[in-house]
Amino acid sequence: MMMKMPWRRKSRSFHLQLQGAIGTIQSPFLFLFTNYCHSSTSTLEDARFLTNNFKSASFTRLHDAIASFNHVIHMNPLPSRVHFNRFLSALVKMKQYHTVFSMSKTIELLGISHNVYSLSILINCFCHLHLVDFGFSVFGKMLKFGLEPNTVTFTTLINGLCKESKIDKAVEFFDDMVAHGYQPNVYTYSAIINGMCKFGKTNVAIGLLNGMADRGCEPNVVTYSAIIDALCKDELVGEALELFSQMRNKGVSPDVITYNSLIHGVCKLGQKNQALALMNEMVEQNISPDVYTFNVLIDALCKDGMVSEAQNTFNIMIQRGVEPNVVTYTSLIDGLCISDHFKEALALLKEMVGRNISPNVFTFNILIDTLCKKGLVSNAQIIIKIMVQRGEEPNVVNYNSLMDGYCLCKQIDKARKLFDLMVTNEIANIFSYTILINGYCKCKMIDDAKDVFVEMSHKGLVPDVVTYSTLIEGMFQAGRPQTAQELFKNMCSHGQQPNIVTFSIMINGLCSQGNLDEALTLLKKMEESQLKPNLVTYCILINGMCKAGKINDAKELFSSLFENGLQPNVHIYSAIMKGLCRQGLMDEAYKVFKDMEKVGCLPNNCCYNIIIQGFLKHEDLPKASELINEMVDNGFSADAATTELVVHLLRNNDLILRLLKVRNEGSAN
DNA sequence: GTAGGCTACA
Repeated sequence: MMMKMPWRRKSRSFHLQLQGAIGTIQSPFLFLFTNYCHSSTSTLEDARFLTNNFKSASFTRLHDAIASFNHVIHMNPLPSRVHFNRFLSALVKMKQYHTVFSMSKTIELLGISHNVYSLSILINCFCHLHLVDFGFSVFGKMLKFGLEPNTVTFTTLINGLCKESKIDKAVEFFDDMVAHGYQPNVYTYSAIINGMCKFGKTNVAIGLLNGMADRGCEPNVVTYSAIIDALCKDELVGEALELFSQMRNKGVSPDVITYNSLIHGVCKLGQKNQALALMNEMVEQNISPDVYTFNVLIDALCKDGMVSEAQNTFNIMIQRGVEPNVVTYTSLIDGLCISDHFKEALALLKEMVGRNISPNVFTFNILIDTLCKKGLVSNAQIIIKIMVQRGEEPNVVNYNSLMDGYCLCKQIDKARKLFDLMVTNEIANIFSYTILINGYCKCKMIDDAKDVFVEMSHKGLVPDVVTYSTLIEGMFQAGRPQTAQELFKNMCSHGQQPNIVTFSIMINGLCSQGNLDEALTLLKKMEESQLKPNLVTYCILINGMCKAGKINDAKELFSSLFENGLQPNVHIYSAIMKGLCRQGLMDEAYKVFKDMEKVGCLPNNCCYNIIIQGFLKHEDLPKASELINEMVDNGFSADAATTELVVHLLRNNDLILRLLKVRNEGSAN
């Protein structure tokens, strides 16, 4: 039987099936079809460029490498194994693993036999491609040939196991290696420590780090940085900084990667000033920020809606001679989309394509997602088509975003069709299922939602807290509070910890059922599980209490917000004002309305309408018309309910008409 | 010949 090339991608007919559903391509994405590459490369190289998507920077180098290889293999005598190994390891550094395989075969056919080094290189290539099992078969071959593996061989395989999250096997292999008398070096320790960190066992990793010196191996900057990065990712920045200073006290100097992890960590906690301080510190120590440093900072600024600051950082980066890459552009495009500057985002996309930086699945996904959220799902389809055309294979995230887009514009049949295709092609993941469940819930097709939920477990996919929350919310909205509560219990008994969103959905559902008591019990449960209610939870509760006529409880909860260090938003203010208006407590409602402005939370359209409706309902027409004028002056307008009230009052009482007339004449003067 | 860092979907 012929062995299948393990690294060859499975061919898929998915795009062909999908293309039928997608219409013709139109502007404004036409520029994405233009190839800005002004090269005179041959068609073969062009084809490579498109299919393998090589980075242009490494492309020329790879081209040189291939040319020189083709030259050397015709030399007489042939270069030695040592030379070929050096050449292959250069290719590994360029991440050209497949090329290494084919060239290695050629070298073999030329009659040059393998040694430990060449086989270790092959093992490393398999490991980088997440094919550690093939790495082990090469390892077996090595033993069969009577070649003795060394620490590097073991380290490579340990790293390969870690990359595939087989951390237990990695530890086992590590112990085996030690038992056979091989001394692990700092690379071996760093690999296994990093593996543990990635597996969430940072504490075990720290234990290993602390034991290293006694085992005769001093940790270096890579060992420390792996743990510092893990701590930062777990938002334990304080501990990370502590380890950072411990490392420096031991005379190990940080490098750009150490700083990047820390900067990323503090950015995630929203401490951009500390990020800038760290950046200054690194520059003082002659460690230049690189493209990763800037990318982290730019992304943090974008995510915080500070897109113009991000653009400034982008300019500084270019001034410092750091070349932006696809991640830089993608983050900025994301920032512009988040800040609702889609046109600018497209202009930047054009700029990056012009600079010969190819958008990737991330970049395209931001466009797909933004277009879908804007209700422009047909444009999102076009993006998918462009991706296929450009040789960039759309992935599950892209299809999930598109599916969500179909759901958002209520094209549930199209969403289902796409979903079924994804299931057939075995790429559907939990997100796909959750998105479809959400779609069915929003289309009030709750039974279909439930079916998809059941289908999931048949496929061996475990619904997560978001899947449960989505279906629970759907059940409440479909008027099935009983099922919703059963699902909640089910979820807890299946070991899924409800999060703030889940609790909020439950509390909201119970409140709308008029079941305030049970909602409050759940609030207690939530607080017991160390979850602090957020503004959304408070808003739901205040609404619930007001609806239940418990205005005093609502007022009490409203004041407790401040005690918990939370600043109410417009939604909270609207909720409490609505409650006060409902009780006819217009003075208090008006006081809240005025307080909002004082604390810098400007009333929006909704707030004006609530307070105006309150005054109208309680027939304080002078106050109502005063506020109507103020609202209009601030650029807001009456909503349907307010208009209806005014019209209703107009019919029954022409007093308001006269009043409004007087005001209009007054303002005309 | 071996180890560490950046971007997207509910």
